[in-house]
Amino acid sequence: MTASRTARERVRAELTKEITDIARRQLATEGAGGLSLRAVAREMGMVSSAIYRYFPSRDDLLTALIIDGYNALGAVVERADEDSPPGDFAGRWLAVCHAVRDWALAHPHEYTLLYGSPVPGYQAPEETIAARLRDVAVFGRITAQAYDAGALTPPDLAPPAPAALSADAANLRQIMPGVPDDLIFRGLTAWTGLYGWVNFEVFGQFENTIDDRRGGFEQSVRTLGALLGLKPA
Amino acid sequence: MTASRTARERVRAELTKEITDIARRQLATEGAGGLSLRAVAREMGMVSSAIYRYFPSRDDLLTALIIDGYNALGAVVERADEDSPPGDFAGRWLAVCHAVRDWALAHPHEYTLLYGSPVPGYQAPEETIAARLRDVAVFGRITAQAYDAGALTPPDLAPPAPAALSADAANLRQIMPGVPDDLIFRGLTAWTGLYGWVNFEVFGQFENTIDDRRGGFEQSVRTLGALLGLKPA
DNA sequence: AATCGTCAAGAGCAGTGCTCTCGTTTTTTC
DNA sequence: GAAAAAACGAGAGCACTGCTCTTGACGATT
Repeated sequence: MTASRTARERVRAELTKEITDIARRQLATEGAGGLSLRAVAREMGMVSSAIYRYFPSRDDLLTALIIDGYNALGAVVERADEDSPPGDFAGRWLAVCHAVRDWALAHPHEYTLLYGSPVPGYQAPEETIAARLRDVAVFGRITAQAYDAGALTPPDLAPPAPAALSADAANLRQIMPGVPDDLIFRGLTAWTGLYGWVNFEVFGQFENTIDDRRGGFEQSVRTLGALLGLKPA
Repeated sequence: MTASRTARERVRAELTKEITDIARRQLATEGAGGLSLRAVAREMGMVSSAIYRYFPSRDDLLTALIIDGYNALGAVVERADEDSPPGDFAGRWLAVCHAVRDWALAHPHEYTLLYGSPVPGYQAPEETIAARLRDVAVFGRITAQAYDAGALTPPDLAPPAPAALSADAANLRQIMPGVPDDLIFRGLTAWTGLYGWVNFEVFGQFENTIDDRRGGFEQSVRTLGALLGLKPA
């Protein structure tokens, strides 16, 4: 096994990367629905059928883009978490939230591919799942570490998590080890709240409604953080 | 002006309705992307070009479906609110949340049209905005009435709404009259949290993650209600 | 050097949104 | 009631899509 097998495999890898790069660029300008294999081929000076040597179908190209997207978002989120003081859990939560929002606004179509409505006729294969867990793992880590450190003093809200949910809680505990049921569901609420806002913002639901979106977002995720019991440093 | 002007206008109205009905059915089975004017025409025994006498473009048909969708969801939400005891604000919030979720799960593709990622190349025209306000008006009414009745005792959370957001708050006060800034943003957070969950559920993000989705949802919106200060009756 | 797998090219299929024209039918106008 | 005007369905056609199949050339392996 030489450094890079044959010359053929090297040029193949290069072309594959070039295809995904062009596809990503098209995605950014046209959106997921406007992604056209023929257009990609045209831009590469290839004939359309040649693309199928590299991606057997449009869906396979989509899958590659989705995995890349999850990894890009995951990397940004991990980075934001690592750049924050480890003991400042509220700060980490805030940084991570902003990282998600910033990335989503910078790559709206890629974000849409990940968290928007599913592309019609496209069924996400297994391979996308692992990449998808990268960002939620960061949230879980922050929550679990904060709880471990005794830094979580959640406000007294009305409903504790009912016992019927304990099975799901046990499942989610893989991501937030050691955290009690009630906090797990608060974390889930905070998490869905974060993406709910970003969805609304990326999908244009705040048009003509909210001007200072960054300010509103920060207010919202601060509130959600407080709900979890995170106190600003 | 006779009861229904000319016979032609009557058959025109009927055909228009038949088109939207068939389109809605196609939407339910194929999704927004699979909506095909030609398929609609085929099913009506018409030739494809004839459709354009009724809807000048695919986007116009989409607009009609979107407006119908907002009205259907709005009606369901209004109904859920009216069927609850007016003084039980927490109950009204819960009922309305479930109404949104139930409708979304029953009509996933229509919901996607309203709250999912925008259809590529489609720009929502003015006409959709009015219909879109129907459900948020209900949320605003509940919040404002609850505040008026002194039924809102929000928990002490870390951050009050900063003054920089007062302009947006004033704007949102059209929907929640008389409500102070801080509560307005809590309401906004609760609202985005609700749709964040429903989005995740409809878009399949909870697959293999949460089993008791209705239970988790209820837990989440109860928590969000408590964040607003709604106490269960 | 011969073989065998990989590759780009091209034609072709079935489908799409949309436009234009052409008779026909219905409504409006005189 | 007849003539002009408007609305309508049908059909052909354009440019585009994803995808399949065949053909011929190139390059790596034996």
